Amino acid sequence: MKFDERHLIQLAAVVKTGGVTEGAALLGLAQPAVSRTLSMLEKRVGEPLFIKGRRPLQPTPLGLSLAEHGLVMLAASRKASDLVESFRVGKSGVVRIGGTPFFMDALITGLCAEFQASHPDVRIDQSYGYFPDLRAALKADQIDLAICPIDILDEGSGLEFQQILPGRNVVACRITHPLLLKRRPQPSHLLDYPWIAPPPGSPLLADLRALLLSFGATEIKIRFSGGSLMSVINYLKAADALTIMPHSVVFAQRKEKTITALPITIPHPERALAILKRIDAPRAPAVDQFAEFVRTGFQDLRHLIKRHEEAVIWGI
Amino acid sequence: MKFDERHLIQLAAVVKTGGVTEGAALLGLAQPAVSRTLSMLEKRVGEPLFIKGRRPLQPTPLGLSLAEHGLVMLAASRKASDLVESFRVGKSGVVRIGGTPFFMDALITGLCAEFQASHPDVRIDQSYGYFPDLRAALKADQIDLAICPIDILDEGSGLEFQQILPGRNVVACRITHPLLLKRRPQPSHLLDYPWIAPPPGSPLLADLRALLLSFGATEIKIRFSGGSLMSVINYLKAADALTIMPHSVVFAQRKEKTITALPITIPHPERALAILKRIDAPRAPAVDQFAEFVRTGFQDLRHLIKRHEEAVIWGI
DNA sequence: GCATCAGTATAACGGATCGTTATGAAATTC
DNA sequence: GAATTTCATAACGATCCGTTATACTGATGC
Repeated sequence: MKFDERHLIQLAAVVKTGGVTEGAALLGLAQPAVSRTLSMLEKRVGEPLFIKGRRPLQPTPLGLSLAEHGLVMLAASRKASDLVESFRVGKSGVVRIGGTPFFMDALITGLCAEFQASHPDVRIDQSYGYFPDLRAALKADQIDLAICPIDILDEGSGLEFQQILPGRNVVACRITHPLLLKRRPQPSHLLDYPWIAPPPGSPLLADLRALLLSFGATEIKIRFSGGSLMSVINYLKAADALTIMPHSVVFAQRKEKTITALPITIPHPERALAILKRIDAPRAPAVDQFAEFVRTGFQDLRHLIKRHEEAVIWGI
Repeated sequence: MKFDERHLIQLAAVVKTGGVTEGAALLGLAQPAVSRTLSMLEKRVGEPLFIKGRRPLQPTPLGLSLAEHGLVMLAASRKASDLVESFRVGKSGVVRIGGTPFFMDALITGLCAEFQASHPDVRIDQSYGYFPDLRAALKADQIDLAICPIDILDEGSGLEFQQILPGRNVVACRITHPLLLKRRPQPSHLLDYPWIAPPPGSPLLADLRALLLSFGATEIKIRFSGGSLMSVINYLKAADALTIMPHSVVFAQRKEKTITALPITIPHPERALAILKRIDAPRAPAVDQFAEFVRTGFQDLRHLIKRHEEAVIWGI
C-alpha cells in the first residue's frame, strides 16, 4: 500500500477541520476533489476511514491515525515553503565568510552576532586566510565572501569588491606605554622596544618591513610572533612591546582601554579593507544581506573611526 | 511557494542516496522522472539546490534543508503504509469490547494483556454493561464486541454470537466457609448465612431469585450489593457470606485460594457465555483477531474448567 | 590527451489523475 | 417538514507524470 502523499494531506485537512468542504478550503481546493480523494483512499485501503452518515464528519481510528501522518507531512510541507521564502529574502541560509584573522576577530565576528539578531536563521561559517588564499577559496566556492585588505590597484579578475574602510596602519601599544608620554615620538624611538611581528603571510608583515626601511633600520627586536589577535593584545597588555596593526583593529579595542596607537604616522600602502564576492556565481540572498549589513555597518562607523584616528595619531 | 510533496520526497531520496539514478531507484521510479523533478524544483525555487558539476551530487545548504523536510514526509508516508498493513492483518487498531462486569474483570482483562503480547499496537477500550445495553451498544457501533452470557434461545437479530463457555452458576464463598465442612450441604443451610446480591441488572440477580424459588424460600439476608468483582471477593474473604457467581469466575480465582464454590448444584438457565458481534457492519481486522484469540483461549481452558467444576461441585 | 564509461539532462509520447463546474443525494437545523 | 448546508457523483479539459530513447557531460583509464 503506497500512498500519494497529497492524499494523506487532504485526509489530514478534512479530519482537522471536521468537514470535506472546510478541509478543501484549507488546502485551496474545490470540495469535489477532496471528496473524490477520500472515496479513492477508502477503496484502496479497503477499510472505512470515516463513520458514515455522521455530519460532524468523524474518522475511524484508522482514519485518524492516517490523518496524523498526513498532518506531519502537511507541517513539513509548510515548513519547506517557509524555508524557501525566508531563504529568498536572506532570512535563512548559510554565509561562509573568510578574512584576515585580526580583522575578523576584532570587527567582523561582533558584526556577525549583531546581524543574527535580525537574521537568526542564518548560519555563518567563518574561516581565516590572507588575500591569495581567500581569492582561491572564493573561486573554488569554498567561501561566499572574503573580508580583507586589498591593494586598491589589485584587480579582482571576476571578483567584485566593495571598499569598506581605508587600510591605514598604526603602531599599537598598551595605554601605559612610555612612548605615549612624549609629545612627538620619533621613529628612532620605536627601535628601543621589543616588537611583536604579525603572522607570516599577513600583509602587516610586509608593512612592518616597509616601515623599517622607511627608518633606514635594518633590524628590530622581534620578541613574539604568530599569535592571534587576542594573543597579541594580551602580550601588549603585559609589556611595553610594539606592533603594527590596522587602525581599525585598535579602534575596535578602544572601549577596553588596554591598547592604543602611538601618535606617529607610518607609511601605508594604497590599500583598503574590502568585501570581495564572486561576481559571476549566484549568491544566496543571505550572503548579500550580510555583505550589505557589514558595508552599512562600517559606513555608519566611518566618521567615528576617522575622528578616533585623528585624535589618537594627531592628537586632535 | 507551494510544493508538491512528492517532489520534496524525490529530492530527499536523491540527497540521501547521493545520486539521481539511485534516488529514483529508491522510490521505484525511472531516472528521467526524478531528473525532471529536480530541474523543475530548481526553476521554481529560483535557487540552486545542487552544486553543479560535481559528480558525487552535492546539495546546497538550501537543497539540504529542503531534503530534510522531504525526508520527514518520506518517513511519514512509510509509516502510514506500515500502519495500513498492520491494520489489515489485525496488528493495529482499536478493539472496543463491552461485557458483564464479573466476566470482564475475572477472565477477559487478563486475556487482553495476553493478546497484546502479540499485538502490541492494538488498543483495547473496555466498558461494562448487561445484555440489553451491550446489544444496543453493538448496534449503535459503540463497541465492536460484547462478551456476556446470553440465553441460548435468544435470537440476536443481526448479531452473530459464538459460544465460549457454558453459563453455569455456583454458590461462592470463602475457602474457610463452615458449609464446606459438610459433605453434602443442603439448600436450607444456605439461608443461614448472609448473602451478597449481584449488581442490579445482572442476570445473576435473576438467577439468585430463581435459586430462592427453587428452595421455596421467600427471603434471604442480603447484606451487601452493588460491588464490583473485587468488592465481592474482598467481602467474601472477610466473612462467611455467600453469593451466586458464574463458575468460570470462581475458576479464574482458583490460584488465589481465597474463594471457592459450595458443592451444591443449583438450577441454571440454558445460558452460555458468548462473544457477540454485529454481523452486517465491517469490523476492523484487529477485532476479529481479538475475538478469535478469546475464543481459542477459552477452548484451551474448556476441559480445565470442566474438571475444576466437577472437582469442586461434585467432589470428584 | 584521448577514449571509455557512468551518470545526468532532454525530448517525445501515452495515459493517469487532478481540479474544475454542474448537479443530485443526504443529513442537519429550524 | 421545509430550508439549508454538506457530501457524493458525473463529465471534461488540462496538467503533469512516468516511461523509453537519446544526447550530453564529467570522471576514469591508459
